[in-house]
Amino acid sequence: MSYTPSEIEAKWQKQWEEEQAFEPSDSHTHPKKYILSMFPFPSGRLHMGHVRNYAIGDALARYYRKQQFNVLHPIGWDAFGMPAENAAIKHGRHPKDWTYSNIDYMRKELNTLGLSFSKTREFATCDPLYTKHEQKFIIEMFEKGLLYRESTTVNWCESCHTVLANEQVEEGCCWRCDNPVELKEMPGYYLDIIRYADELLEDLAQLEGKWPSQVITMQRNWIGKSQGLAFDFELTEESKAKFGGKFDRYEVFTTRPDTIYGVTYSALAPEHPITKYLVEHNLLEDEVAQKIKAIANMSEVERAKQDKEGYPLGISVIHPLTGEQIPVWTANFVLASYGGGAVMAVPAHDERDFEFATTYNLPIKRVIEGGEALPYTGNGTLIDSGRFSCVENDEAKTAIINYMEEEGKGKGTTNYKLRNWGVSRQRYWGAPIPFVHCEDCGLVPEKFENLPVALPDDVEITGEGNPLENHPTWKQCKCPKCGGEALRETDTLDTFVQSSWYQFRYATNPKKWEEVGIDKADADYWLGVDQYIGGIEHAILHLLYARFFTKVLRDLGYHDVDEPFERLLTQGMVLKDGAKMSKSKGNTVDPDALVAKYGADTARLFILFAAPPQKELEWNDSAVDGAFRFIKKLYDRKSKVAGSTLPDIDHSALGKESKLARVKVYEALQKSTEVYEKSFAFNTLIAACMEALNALDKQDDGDVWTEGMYIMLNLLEPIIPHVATELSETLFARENFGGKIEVKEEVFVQESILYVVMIGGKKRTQIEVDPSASEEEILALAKEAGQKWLQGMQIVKEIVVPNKLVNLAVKPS
RNA sequence: GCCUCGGUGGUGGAACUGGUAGACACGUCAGACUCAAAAUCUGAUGGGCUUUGCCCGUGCCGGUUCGAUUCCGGCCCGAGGUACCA
Repeated sequence: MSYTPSEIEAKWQKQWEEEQAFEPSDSHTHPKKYILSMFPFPSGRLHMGHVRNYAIGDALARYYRKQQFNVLHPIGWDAFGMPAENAAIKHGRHPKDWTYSNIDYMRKELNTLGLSFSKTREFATCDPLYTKHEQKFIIEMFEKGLLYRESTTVNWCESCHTVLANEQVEEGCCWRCDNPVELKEMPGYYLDIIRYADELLEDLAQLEGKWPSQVITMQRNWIGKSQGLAFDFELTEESKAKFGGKFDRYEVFTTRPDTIYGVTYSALAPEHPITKYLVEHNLLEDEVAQKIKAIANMSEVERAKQDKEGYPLGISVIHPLTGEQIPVWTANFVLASYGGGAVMAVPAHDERDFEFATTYNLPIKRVIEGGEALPYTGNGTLIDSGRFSCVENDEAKTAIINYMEEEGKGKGTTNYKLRNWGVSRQRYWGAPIPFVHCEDCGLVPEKFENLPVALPDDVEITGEGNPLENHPTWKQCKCPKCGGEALRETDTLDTFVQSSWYQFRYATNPKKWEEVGIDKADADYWLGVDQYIGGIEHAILHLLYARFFTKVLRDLGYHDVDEPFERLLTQGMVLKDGAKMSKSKGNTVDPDALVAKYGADTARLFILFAAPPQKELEWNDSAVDGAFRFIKKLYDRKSKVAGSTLPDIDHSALGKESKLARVKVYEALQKSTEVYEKSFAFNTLIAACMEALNALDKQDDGDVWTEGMYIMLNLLEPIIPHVATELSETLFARENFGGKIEVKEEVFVQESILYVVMIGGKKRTQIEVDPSASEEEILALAKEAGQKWLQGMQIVKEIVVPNKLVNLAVKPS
């Protein structure tokens, strides 16, 4: 019978479904593996990136299940978000309806791929039951002071009509729609991720070697910890007078306290309170005030593109160490959002300060020796630095901080680039932020027993404004505290909040889902995720937020896990014609069509064979044919199998070709452990199996065939589960799936060993050597075989690499 | 600019801690089967040459070594991240 994937795949998918074959055991004592591919957004259809993601995860889940581990391999839906609302605007469909029907369709698509997901743990993050527990966490975070509401300057995307977190701004544009982001002052909810910045940074060390190094580096840079000195510049008496007592000093931060004697001016952000005061109280020339306002209206990205620009503010400060008067400027390169929006400027040793000083003819004072030209930002000895002259600048950093602290003039301080996570979105299709605004009580969390604060179904989604805000009655409510009239918060949570804790939700036994968000015993047993698989685009966003949430939930007592994802694999993109597959480019390959034509096994085999999982994968239609051919051939060779169990084979009695076939089979077996547990180079394992099958084909020993198929089907089951299970069932009653198969070392023992003979570093010939031969004997054989290249040569060195080669270094005699 | 990763045949990619570069597959070419085609099978396939064999060859230049795709130094190119963070 020839290979008919449609029949075989339907048969096994049905059987797995009936057997509930992939449900984890409730036991907490059995060794476990938690294999997780990032859950999909229910966009409507699966794409090849999904297929790749789940093929990798499924291979690992199936491998560990076969090694008798208790395996959790769940799937769910990251179901809130803008596209659902966009669909509502475009096609008039309700986001809920759009989302859940997409889920139904995509679930079917996943089923046809034969993925071994737990069915009982599936959920969508828009399920009210999920929202209920999430809202409880949010309230608990509020009570711990981790969540707060504040009005500040935010990133605003006009096209999405919502606020964006810092992490969601890419090169000044919205991560979702690519519109330029504007700055806007408005109230919002923030999670104090900076409180965890140090732990998030330090714990990266335990992920070393288990996460891709570039992801670790990206997170480290994003957190951006820097240590330095914070100190106050006191205004001169004359300057103080201008502010009517409102300001007499301001704080600056520097990572280069060693250059403090080189300060020749100070610069404030246009948004700095002092700058603002001067502008608003008409203490500057009209023209200057206008220019400052113009800068303030520019986004940070726009400013970065401009030349250095600034204006003197007509005030001065006193240098804390020299007592000199220092002029104060406002400048477009000083960021309001970092280090207090004020800097000390040292043009001699800072590129920006230098550029600015050159533009405006401000003095430049060198205080560190080294380099010829200024600015010089390297190390060296301090000069012209009072009591610190002649000190190396590295030492001077701490010495100056210590001195400033002793004198009560400043203190050592840590700053982070990381900003607190703004989690409120002015959108409908999200989890409502469970707070109420009461005139008497202020901001009040909803009572736990009233959760979830559910979304109203009857909304009008037009794309104009926030549908919850516009709803006629939804926001009218009673204050949970005083019972008076109050207004419900209409902002919803960022969707990244849902994906920050879903790994704990899967781990929680579904029987407890109603009652608890996370079950502690379940979480402590299953987490961290042993292998997490997903796209590198989440290197900062999702992976940082999920790490943060894990630590917060730990501190709220929900579990004892420090890091959610023990090991991380970032898969490469699927490309066609050198570009990322996308509808707009018209270069997509539809997974459904592929499965219909070749079957799921071929799709999975091709995807894992075409490239190592970390790399980009270039689509190739004829290589898909090749994958199909291999499966067909494998299926066809079932007729060669002579027995129904692993045979005992007398290796020495076999012919040369059969011996070689066994070597190839056992080499593949040996390789499999490393591939499934460490390198994930499925392409090399598949290649090893192809070599084994090619070698088996060159001989005709029934037992060798039996052994070969027995082993190969075991190795390939995680990759091509349907056909491997079908063949194993008919040939071996699936006995070959019973556990780890032992490597028979005697197969690798050779009667003679091939040595390459190199002369002068070049491969010349080869010799067959008895395994028991001594080094002298090997060398003698090599010299004899290489005689013609040794003519007129003198051997200067002899190297024998055991079981590999002989190298004779020569020179003309 | 800075950080990270990468650069191997016509293509995707192999090569363990330095030890026969190009496994496996795709493509191409030739052949077998066929009236023909498809499917299948067999063989060849890094480049060059004066082809029993020799020379060159893993982005470029240099170094260490008996021996370098692998280690070191300098450069070129590509991808990703980040971007006035004081």
